[in-house]
Amino acid sequence: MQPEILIPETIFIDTILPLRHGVFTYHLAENQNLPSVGFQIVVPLGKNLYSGVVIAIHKNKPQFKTRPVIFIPERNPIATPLQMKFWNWVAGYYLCSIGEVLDAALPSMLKVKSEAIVSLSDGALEMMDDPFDETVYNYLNECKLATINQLIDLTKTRDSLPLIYKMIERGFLIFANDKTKYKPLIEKRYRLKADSYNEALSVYKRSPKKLELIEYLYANTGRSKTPVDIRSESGLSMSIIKSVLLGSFVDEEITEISRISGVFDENAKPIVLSEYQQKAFNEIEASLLQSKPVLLEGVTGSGKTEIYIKLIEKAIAQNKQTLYLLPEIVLSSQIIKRLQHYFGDKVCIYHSRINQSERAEIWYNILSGDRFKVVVGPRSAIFLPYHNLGFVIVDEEHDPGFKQQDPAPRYNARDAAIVLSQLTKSWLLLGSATPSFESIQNVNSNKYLGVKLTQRYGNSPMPEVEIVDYRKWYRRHEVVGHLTPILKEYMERSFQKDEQVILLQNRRGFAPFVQCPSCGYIPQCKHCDVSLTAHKFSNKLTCHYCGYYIIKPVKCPQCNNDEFVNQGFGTERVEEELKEIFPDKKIARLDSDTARSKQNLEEVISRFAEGKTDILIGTQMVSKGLDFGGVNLVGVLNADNMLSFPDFRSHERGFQMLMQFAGRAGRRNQQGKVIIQTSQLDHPVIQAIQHSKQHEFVKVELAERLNFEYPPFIRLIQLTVKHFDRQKTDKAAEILIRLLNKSGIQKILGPYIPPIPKIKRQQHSQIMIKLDRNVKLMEYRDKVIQCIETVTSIDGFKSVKIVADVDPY
DNA sequence: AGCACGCCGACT
DNA sequence: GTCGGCGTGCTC
Repeated sequence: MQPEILIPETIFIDTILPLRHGVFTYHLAENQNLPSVGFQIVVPLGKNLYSGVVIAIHKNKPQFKTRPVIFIPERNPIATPLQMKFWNWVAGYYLCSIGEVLDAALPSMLKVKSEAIVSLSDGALEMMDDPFDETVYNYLNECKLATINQLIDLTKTRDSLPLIYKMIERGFLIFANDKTKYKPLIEKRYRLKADSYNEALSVYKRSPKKLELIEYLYANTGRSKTPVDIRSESGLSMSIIKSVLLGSFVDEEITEISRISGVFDENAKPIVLSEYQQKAFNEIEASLLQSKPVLLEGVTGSGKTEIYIKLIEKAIAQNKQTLYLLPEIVLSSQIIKRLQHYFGDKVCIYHSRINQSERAEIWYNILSGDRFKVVVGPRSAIFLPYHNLGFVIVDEEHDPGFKQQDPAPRYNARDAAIVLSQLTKSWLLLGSATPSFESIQNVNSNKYLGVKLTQRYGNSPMPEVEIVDYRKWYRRHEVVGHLTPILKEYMERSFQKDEQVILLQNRRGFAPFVQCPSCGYIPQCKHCDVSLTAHKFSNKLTCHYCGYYIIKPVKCPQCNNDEFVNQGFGTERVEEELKEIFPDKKIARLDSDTARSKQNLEEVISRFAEGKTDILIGTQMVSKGLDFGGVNLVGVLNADNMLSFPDFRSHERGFQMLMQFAGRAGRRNQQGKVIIQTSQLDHPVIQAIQHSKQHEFVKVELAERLNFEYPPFIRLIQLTVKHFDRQKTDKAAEILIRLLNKSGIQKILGPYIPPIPKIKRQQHSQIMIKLDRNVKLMEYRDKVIQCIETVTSIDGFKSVKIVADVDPY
């Protein structure tokens, strides 16, 4: 059976599969239509079927034996040739496979192998020869269509998938022409049939509830209603409603509706830019028209959003799509609402928490439809199938949330978006109140135009920052529940004016660690080199790295002493202390524990926005995007842990965090107040903020980066070596360094043991490669990959994992 | 990702 | 002596 020899010109299809290996080659059977690049096709791999995306079509027979493409769905293409280019770039730059990029890009609904739908072939009855066949036959004879997954569920045999695959090969089953699982959402509306009012009344005369419903429908003659409308407007129960709607007195209307609803506000006031906004707008537009990217530096409240909206209007006028990237979508609801008000259902929000059907709908709409002009989303939105992209906005471009840390691709969406804008010749606009040093450097070197919005809305003054010496008050024993008297007094004053307060403590949980006062024992994670964080409400000690937890022990396991002392403090503890200090105030907490569910998060935010909460305490989440009118005072309980990140970006990060948080204070023409409690009064970040010398600060920091050869002046590749055995890890790292040196890579730091040497039972060692900005990354990329492969192919080192992270953040 | 092949510990 | 643990390598 070697069909590829018999057919003179076999066509081969290179297909991306969502796997580490990436691209696999198949051949096209004679009777199959030729797919194009970007088509989704179903192919066999081992004993499984996968759906992959066609990346190349050619006639070069590979050395290995190819298997045939199984099925080409009708709804195609699924991706654009441009995306293939872009994904290739992401895989190449971030040292991962294109399969991993595909995995990050496609909504899972569009990549499941089981989505393919099969039915019986005409000759199936004659081919049936075992009980398995019979089960499938009987089922499909009844239902006609089934997904492969349904058949697997039905048969429940260990090897059902290969058996089903064989059935397809044998021609017992055929692929039904594509109906993917994704279906448009249907809405059913009802109205009373003309002239049936009196008849209905007499039929239901013994049923007062049903009569009530008929009256309601009669009162709404001419208006069709959904069952949910009816329930909420009439107050009747769903069972009554259902029984009447199923009866013969109503007409049913079925309409296809979108799962994505925009809230277009017809009364939205047209945007009128202030004089300084207009000036900025003109500069930006002029620059973009010359294809020069722009960095818009605007303090919180300076009106960046209006300028974005005006520019988006320009893009729409040219019939172009806009990509609006945000670091964290759930915390940006205000911006999204405003965009929806102006652009209505032309806006599409690509959430991390929206369901798969919506994702599929959005995907296809962006690919082929012209419905969405503005796509708002977090980092994954860069992978959507734009066909007419003309404008890319990266808002809060400094935010570390744009960098994906864990599964590959370890990409920075800001940087990838820059490349995307180049590939599509789109306008590029980066915005931030505290731009990254990378972007500042791009302005300094004239690659970008820098535009500044220095004034706040309606000329409201910048908030006043007060640095409070935490240690001084602590020594005087005047700190109450981590509030210095100064912060406490300002809070009381705010409450007197009926204002709300936001507090920041960048640690979640109750206490970062607990300790036995008698022997000094600190409970540690079993799998990681970190102490366990106490969580009060669950009475657990939890590891924030691997999720391991223990119930808080009653007695010290070392010395049997029967108490543990909480050391340090997190948001939970602050919340509890605040309840004691301000017993009559409503306090809410916002951190990744309380934000776990979307409802909860939205509730916390909306309650605070409505003024139902007096104090909001949270981690850095509270400094992102939230825009509350009633806040004039914000306080940082302990800035110290924001000043000591263990890397070269620590000052930049601390500065950005504190500045972003300070921006939450004082809107609506009032001067806000920012209190920062710290014990590091002389810290350069604190100094810069206290004396509002941010430009000085940036200058000094950039000079240091240049001097010590760090980004943005050079490029970093971080290699992390992981193994269960410390000695193996260290040895592997050592070998790796030697190999890297030998292959001509000059500047290598390490190997060093990171601050947390062991995570999830893996011992870590790190190596940092410094590359000059002007070198071709692709040359070095191959060298680095080769060195990694060499190390992991040595006997005894095969279980060593080496992770490469380009431009670590 | 899934699966097979293969080499070391606890067991009918 | 076998069963099964998961470490390793392969699938076009």
